[in-house]
Amino acid sequence: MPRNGKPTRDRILDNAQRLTLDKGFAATSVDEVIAASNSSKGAFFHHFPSKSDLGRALLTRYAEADVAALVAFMELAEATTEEPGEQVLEFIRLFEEIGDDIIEEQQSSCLYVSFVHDRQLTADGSTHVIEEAIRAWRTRLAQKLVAASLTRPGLTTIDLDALADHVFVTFEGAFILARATADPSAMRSQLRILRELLHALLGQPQPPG
Amino acid sequence: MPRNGKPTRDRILDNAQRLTLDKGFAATSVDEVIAASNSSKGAFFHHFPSKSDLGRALLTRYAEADVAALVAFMELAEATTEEPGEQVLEFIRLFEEIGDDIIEEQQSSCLYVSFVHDRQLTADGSTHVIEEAIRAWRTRLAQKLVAASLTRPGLTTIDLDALADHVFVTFEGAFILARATADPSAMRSQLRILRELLHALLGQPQPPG
DNA sequence: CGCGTTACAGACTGTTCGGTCTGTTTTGTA
DNA sequence: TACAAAACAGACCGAACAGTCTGTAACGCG
Repeated sequence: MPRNGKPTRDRILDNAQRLTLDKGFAATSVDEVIAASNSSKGAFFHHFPSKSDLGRALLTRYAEADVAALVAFMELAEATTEEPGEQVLEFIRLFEEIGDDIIEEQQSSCLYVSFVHDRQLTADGSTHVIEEAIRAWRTRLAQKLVAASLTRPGLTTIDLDALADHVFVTFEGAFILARATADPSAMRSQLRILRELLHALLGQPQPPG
Repeated sequence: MPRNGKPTRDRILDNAQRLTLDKGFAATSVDEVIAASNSSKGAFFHHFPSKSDLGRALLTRYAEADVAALVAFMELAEATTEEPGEQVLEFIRLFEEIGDDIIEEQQSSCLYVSFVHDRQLTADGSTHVIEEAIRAWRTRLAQKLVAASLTRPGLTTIDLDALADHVFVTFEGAFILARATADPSAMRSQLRILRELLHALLGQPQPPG
């Protein structure tokens, strides 16, 4: 089915994502997407019944990649150390390492930001996938924090779900900081700060007894 | 000049801000703003030569209020305690207290988010006011952190500018979390987490010597 | 090779958009 | 009260928009 290298549908999705990350979904016109992906009206509306359907497809694909990264990096962290507190710190350190690439690839932006402001997509339940992705991050991290809290007295008085969410919050906030100040290193430095803050809160693990 | 209660220009700005916070600037049409503020095409383009000029006015007004809040709350914190580390913690606690109101007033959103994605406004230097606001937060907080670092050994190895920026990052990230999960308490709980993280990092102040 | 189906191409359409223009009312001031 | 300037009202305009329609080329498969 693909005429050249990549299937048309994928080319449309790739270029639509690029344009949306750059200037937002509402400000990106269908004609622009078509032009950028060397496609046509016919091809576009063959693959996507409406612009909203493109949005849904974009968001779904993006959220899947997001959760996949969460899982992959957590497994890497688990392979590095056994102690759950250390795993969380290592998890953040891994993202810190690729912070600059994330910013470059995503043009200092996150698709979630565009779509939580889209009326159409929030009206039907399309933005639910964002909630699911957030919940995935929260669940996975909170589980580690609960395990860590058994040997880390500093965690016992803390809302561990909120603390888990703070990782997501740091990502989203850092995207905005990076974009607003045109500073690509913001993601890396904010993840580093998050790791240092967490390190201080975790403290030294206490032997049982 | 005002026919009824509030001047037309202010009514336009208020309603434009409401609509922009709700669904983004690009997705908010001039006609909508006019209808919401019971105004007319003539009135609108009398006060604002173009939609971009409305955007600039919105952004400027918003950033001014933002920096004003920074200054006001920092002064309150300074009135509560003399020690700079404690001042930072109290500063965050003050915002934590009104976290729910912030979310409600601003519909779980921040104008900065809409405008960092606007091509037109970023092309000319209009989004520079965002940078200035961010710098104001960074400067004011970093100054406190530097002072605090004299008696707080936990701060000596930390990038204090990045740590100062993390407050802004937490705000922006919390807005997105609150919007995406439809949870108005997210701002409050994230500010609380930030305060607890900072508290752990600051540690106990050491007497000189 | 025949043929239905999928994948495209691009002219076209109705609507909405930002912005203009002409005219009317209100207001500050002398 | 006269009058210029500011504040508004709303019909109007061309461009851009999302989406449609008709037609054609390529493929899968018997």
